[in-house]
This record gives sequence, structure tokens and C-alpha cells, in this order.
Amino acid sequence: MKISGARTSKEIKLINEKKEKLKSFLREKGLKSTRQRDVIASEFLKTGEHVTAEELYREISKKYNDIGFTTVYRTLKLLNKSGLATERVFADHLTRYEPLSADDHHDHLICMKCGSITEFEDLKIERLQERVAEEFSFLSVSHKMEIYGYCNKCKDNA
Amino acid sequence: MKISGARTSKEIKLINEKKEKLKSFLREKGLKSTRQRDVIASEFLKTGEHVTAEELYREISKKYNDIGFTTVYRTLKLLNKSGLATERVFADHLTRYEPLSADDHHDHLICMKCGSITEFEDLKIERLQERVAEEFSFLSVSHKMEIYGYCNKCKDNA
DNA sequence: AGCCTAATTGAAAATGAATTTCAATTTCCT
DNA sequence: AGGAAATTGAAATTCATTTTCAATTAGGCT
Repeated sequence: MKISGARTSKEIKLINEKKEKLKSFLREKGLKSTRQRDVIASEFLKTGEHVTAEELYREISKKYNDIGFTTVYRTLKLLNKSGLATERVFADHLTRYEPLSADDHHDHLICMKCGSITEFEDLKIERLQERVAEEFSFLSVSHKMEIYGYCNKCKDNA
Repeated sequence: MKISGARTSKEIKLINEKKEKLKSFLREKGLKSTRQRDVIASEFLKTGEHVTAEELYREISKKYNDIGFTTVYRTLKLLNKSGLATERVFADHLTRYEPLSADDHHDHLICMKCGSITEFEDLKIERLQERVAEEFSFLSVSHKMEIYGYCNKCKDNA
């Protein structure tokens, strides 16, 4: 999990934009900006990965000892509602969150041995999905696609 | 849930073939054929739907009052291992099972309002998925794809 | 700056699906 | 039929998720 480390100024700018978006969302809904929400959003946006509430909580606990699991859990739900995160459930049944940008529609390759999750995006597949939905007169809102198997590292040992 | 009702002789034949396949699997593994397993497999294969263990248990309870939930649960796991069922988790986090034929690779359209699940199959998408896997030197075993949105009935009321 | 109300926090409890335990029962091999 | 091994089902357990509730905090309003 990539929590900290060097970051380009572009990445930092994006994160700050997202944090502003969260603040607007809170103001709009009459909710409050708190230190906890700020810390959790920052750490979450920095990970860029598919974290569970538990994982993010443990990571945050290393730096802050006064932020509880429940708050991390609730803040992730909040980020989801505000459009900054998506909630996903893979085959292990755990709820994972990942930062979401408006125009990003990626899918996942999931290694059944080491559990690594690799993202990919394929516009042709997207278009075919839209066509399928049309065919069934279905109004598509979102989709998910996962390919399960063995990653490059694990397939040799399997 | 389509549990009973008129069935073509072709459907009946297919179900019987699958039940034979289960028996071979049990024999092969040194496991036992029991009345419960037979009833559960029959009812499950007849549904042809995406049932949870709970749903199938309730359905079976209408006819049989001596088959427990645990046995239904365990038999579904067994059917999964024997290749007669697949286990799937959709966005509601529940584990669902559906009868599986060797050459059937379908995906799902899931209505976010009424919860209806429609199957579809698209060979072009399949091929593109394989191509993506190759690109990442990933050995693909299975995939799942779900399109979430509103079905024909629900989209008008939404 | 202080007040006040509503929102937030976090520990603990509750929920609920999935899984395991265990004693009684059943299968099926010999 | 006899016996070892597998199966069953009720109940207990596990574990992630969600809710509860009393104490705390944010931020609009004087």
C-alpha cells in the first residue's frame, strides 16, 4: 500500500482539489469540517489504492492515536457519497474504497494467489458494455469487471 | 425465483446429467450420496437463478422440514467445488449461487431499484478480456462483469 | 469572544451473514 | 450385519459492518 512517498506537484495539486471538493460537499449539506475528516481524506487520497476501512485505520493509527476506526469507516462512506471514492466488493467479500476521478472507468485484474490488484482501462470494452445495456433497454449507471487468475509473478510458481 | 413449474424434457435431461456428475464427483472424492444432497441439488438445479443459501433453504423448507440451513449452505459449497455451481458476490454483499454449465460465460445486468438480475453473454467482450490479460502477462482463470443501472421497467419510474 | 444547537466522535454493543463445532445419525464398504 | 468415516443440524462462533449513546466539537449567531 502506497501511503506516503515522493509525489509530483501535479499529484499534490489533484489531492488538494479533491479536498476542496469535499469541503464544498460538506458545506452544501450542512455538515462539518473536522480535523479527523481532513486527516482521513488526506491519507485516503494519498494511498491511491483499494483499501478497506480496517487497513486505512491501521495506517492512520501509526501517525495519530486519537482517530477511531468508526470515524475512518464513516468518513469513507462520506467520501463515497461525495463522489470522491468508490466502494467495491471483490471475491473476498471485503468492502474496499478507492479514490475516484470523474472520468476514470477502470477495471481490475485480481491475482488469486498473492491478491494483488492491477487496474486497466479498455475503451472498446466500455463501448461494448454500453451496447449490451441498450440491447436490453437497460439504463446503465456504472459497471464493474474483474478478471481473476494469476499475475505474472505467481503464474510461474503455480 | 423459478423453483418449480413446467419443464421441457431437454431441461430435465440436463438436470439429470448434472446430478450424475455430482454423484461421480462424490464417489471420486470418497464422499457420500445422501438424501439431503440429492434434494438440495435437485432444487438448486431447478431454480436456474442466483440464489443465496438462505433463499434456497427457505424454498426447500416449504417441502421438507428436516433439511437444515447448514446442510444447504454446505451443499452449495460442495456444488461449487464439483463445478456445478458458481459463487458470486454482487454489490449487496450476499453470496449467491447459480448452476454452471461448462461452456457458459455469461455476465449480469443488475437493476439498482428492483434488484432483478439479467444475464447476457458477449463473445467480443470475452475476447477483449483475454487480450487485456495477455497484455499484463496475466493468466486468466475466470472473470466477472456486472452492469449496474435501471432495468426497462424501473427506469421510467426513476 | 462566548453561547447554543446540531453535528461529530469513538468506545462499545448490536447485527447479520458466513463458518465451525460437536454429538447424534447415516452411508457404504467388507 | 458391523464398523469406520462421513454427514447432519442445532447451536455457537467468527468477523466485518453498522448502530447506539454519552461526551465532545464545530461553526453560526449574537
